[in-house]
Amino acid sequence: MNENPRETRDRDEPAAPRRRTEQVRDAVLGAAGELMLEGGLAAATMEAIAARAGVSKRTLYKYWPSRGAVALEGFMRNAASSWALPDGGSAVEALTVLVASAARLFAGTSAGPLMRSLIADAQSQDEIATAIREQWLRPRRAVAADLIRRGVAEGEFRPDIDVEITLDLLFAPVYYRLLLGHEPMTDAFADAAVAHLVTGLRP
Amino acid sequence: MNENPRETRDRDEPAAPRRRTEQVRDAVLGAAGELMLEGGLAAATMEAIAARAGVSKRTLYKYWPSRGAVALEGFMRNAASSWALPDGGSAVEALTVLVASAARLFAGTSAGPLMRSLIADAQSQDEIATAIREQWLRPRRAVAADLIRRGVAEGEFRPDIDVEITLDLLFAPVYYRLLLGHEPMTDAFADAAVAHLVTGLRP
Amino acid sequence: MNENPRETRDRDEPAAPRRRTEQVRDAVLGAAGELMLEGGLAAATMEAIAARAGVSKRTLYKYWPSRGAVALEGFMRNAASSWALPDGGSAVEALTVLVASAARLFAGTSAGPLMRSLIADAQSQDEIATAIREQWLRPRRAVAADLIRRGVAEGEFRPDIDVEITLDLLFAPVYYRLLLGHEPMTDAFADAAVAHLVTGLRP
Amino acid sequence: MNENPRETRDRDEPAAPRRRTEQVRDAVLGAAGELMLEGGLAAATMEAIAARAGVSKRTLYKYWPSRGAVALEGFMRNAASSWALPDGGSAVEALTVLVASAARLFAGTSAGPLMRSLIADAQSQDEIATAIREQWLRPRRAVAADLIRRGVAEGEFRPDIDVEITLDLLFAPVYYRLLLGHEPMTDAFADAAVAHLVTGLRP
DNA sequence: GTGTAATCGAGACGGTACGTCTCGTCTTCTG
DNA sequence: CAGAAGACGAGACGTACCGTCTCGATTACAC
Repeated sequence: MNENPRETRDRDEPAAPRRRTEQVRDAVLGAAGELMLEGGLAAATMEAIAARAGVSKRTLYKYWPSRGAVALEGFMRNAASSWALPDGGSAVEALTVLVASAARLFAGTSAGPLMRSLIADAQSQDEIATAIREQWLRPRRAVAADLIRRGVAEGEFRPDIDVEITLDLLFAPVYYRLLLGHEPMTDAFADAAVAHLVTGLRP
Repeated sequence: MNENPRETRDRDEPAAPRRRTEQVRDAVLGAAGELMLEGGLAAATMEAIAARAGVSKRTLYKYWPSRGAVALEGFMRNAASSWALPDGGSAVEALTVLVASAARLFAGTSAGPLMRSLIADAQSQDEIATAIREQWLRPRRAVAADLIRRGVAEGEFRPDIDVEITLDLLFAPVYYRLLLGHEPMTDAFADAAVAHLVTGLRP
Repeated sequence: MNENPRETRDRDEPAAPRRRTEQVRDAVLGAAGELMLEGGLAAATMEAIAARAGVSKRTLYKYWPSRGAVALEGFMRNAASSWALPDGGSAVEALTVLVASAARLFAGTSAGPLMRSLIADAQSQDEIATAIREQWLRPRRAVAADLIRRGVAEGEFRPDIDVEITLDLLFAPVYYRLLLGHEPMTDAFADAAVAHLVTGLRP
Repeated sequence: MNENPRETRDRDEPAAPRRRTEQVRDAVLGAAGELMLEGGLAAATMEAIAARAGVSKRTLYKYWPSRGAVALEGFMRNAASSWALPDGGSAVEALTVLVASAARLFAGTSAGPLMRSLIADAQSQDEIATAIREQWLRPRRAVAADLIRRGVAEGEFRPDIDVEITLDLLFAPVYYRLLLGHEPMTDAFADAAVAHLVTGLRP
């Protein structure tokens, strides 16, 4: 009973609601990113986003409960492509790539401002904080934790290291520079940070 | 010159200008801290601070240009007592104390929320960002940098380490946990983090 | 079964539009009346009418351009039955019946609220104002004017009266009480008002 | 002149708060009147009034809970001067002046639109309806009722007339024409209406 | 019956205005 | 005259309803 010309998706398409919805989401997320780049994070008010995206505020609030939620989805969309971790190579190499790709992501056009906005809002809105932890931090930390454990198992790392603390040591510098801005965010910085950490400070 | 620059009026000033200034500052900073502890950072509006402190908004804006400035001074006052770094001992010990005292400060009653508010506001207000860097980060990083350089000179650390990056690696984990909140902020965490960093991950 | 006078299209009409039309109109007008009785005039939004009537807003706007238009038709439907003016009797009697029937109509369940909504909307929408005047006021005033002129011709009324002003004097009290609500709308009021007017105030 | 320039009211002025308050009220009421004259009643939104008056919406809502409240006060201010009823003369003359002055008021620049807006809003907001009745209708009806009773006592009117109904008959035509707009509002109309009513229709 | 063409429900959408909130400036009055 | 009180302009917030629109499901008639 699929002779119906209006509906052709046969086997793998989920449901394809995407009427105008997807266009709206794109316009909103694009507008939010632009505004943050242009006028700082403070310029990305819900009102300005709606105006820039040519979208009504009502529609905005239908999909996202707050500015932070817009930033979260915008960031996620930007970040989606940054999941290239090399399957081959040593644990150290893989971790270096992981941290460097985060640094590169934040240094890129919109993801940096979006994440800064996100973490700023997370300080006063618990839902945002939880969302960042659950949707962004946890999966990446899980991947890195596996790499660390693999490194331990293969003798690449010392067996007595604390995985959680090592994760913090790995990723923290990137967020530290992102949020405090005392030094620029570069790939070289990420590489050197991981190298220092792996080697330690002792002679 | 006057040994006490704050108070010069000797005989004829009608009603003591310096009068309540200090009380006002105390009341405001206390109120700001309380509000942040009670209702989250979002509760500490300038209006609420003024009301709680029994101070007019006019007076508030006379001394502090923004909410971030109040938080900055409040934080500085809380942090003033946390400058106990032991002159004796090895560089590693001193750095451990330094990082652990930062962790303890943030875990204490108001300094944590104040710093979180501060960094959140710094994302959209450059003056706040600059103030944090100049008044808070720089002096502490300078002290730590001296310790690191001393450790290198005395052979405690490898001679080829990058001081700036090492500073980031040292302090970043504390801010990372403060702002992301994925794990609690404890002294043990600070100690372990420095220990891991110093020793490195390799066997 | 095509004796139905509402549907005569013989050869070229495309596809029988009349289908549910009449049911829709009934449902909408009924819903509008109910909503006005229940939640005051403010409750009868186009959205609420559509929801209550189980009709889409699209359909609503197909038949009526505005809330006022719905109210107008609803009122007209309610008012259709109130055109019983006695052919026999004196002019005074006939006018009394005419005014009293208006009062009774407005005192009935939905016609009062509908007319109040209508006149309220007429203050800011000219089409509504015009529609009330043309479709409601004018025919009734024409009938009453005939009665007045007949009364003059037959010596029942003074020959020097101004017909337009007399019409205003006759009908105004009913609308005045309907809209200002300072006193209840009763048949006795209508009767007494006409009686006072006819007799005058002088002894 | 006065040793205290800030305070001159000596014995009978109530309290004179009038800081900037009075300027704000004037600006708002003026803007509301203008907007109603220019763009019809629908143009006088709270937002437009605030913008036109150079007043923030916050201030607007501090003094008036709704658009109707603004209209009420604007109307009252316009109407304040229209209370010239001649103490001398017959009851008929006084009533004629009273009704004619109402007609003249409504025909003047802003009072007409303001009252139309007011009565329109009264249809869906009870507070407005009550306010009109208490603050506008009742006092004027009371004055007119006294005149009617005086006329009865002095033999100018028939002793068996119903005062309430007579009040309705007197004032209703003015509101009827104001709200339905089927004929213009003129002094001559008001005079003729009272004359017809007093004399009656019978020969 | 089956196809064709319309109507209809549902509701997404861009807008406008609502009424509330905080900010940062400014004015008034009191101690 | 410093400071508490708070009025004020500005403008973002989140919500409601408007009137337009697109989508599928339903339905009536033609074939």
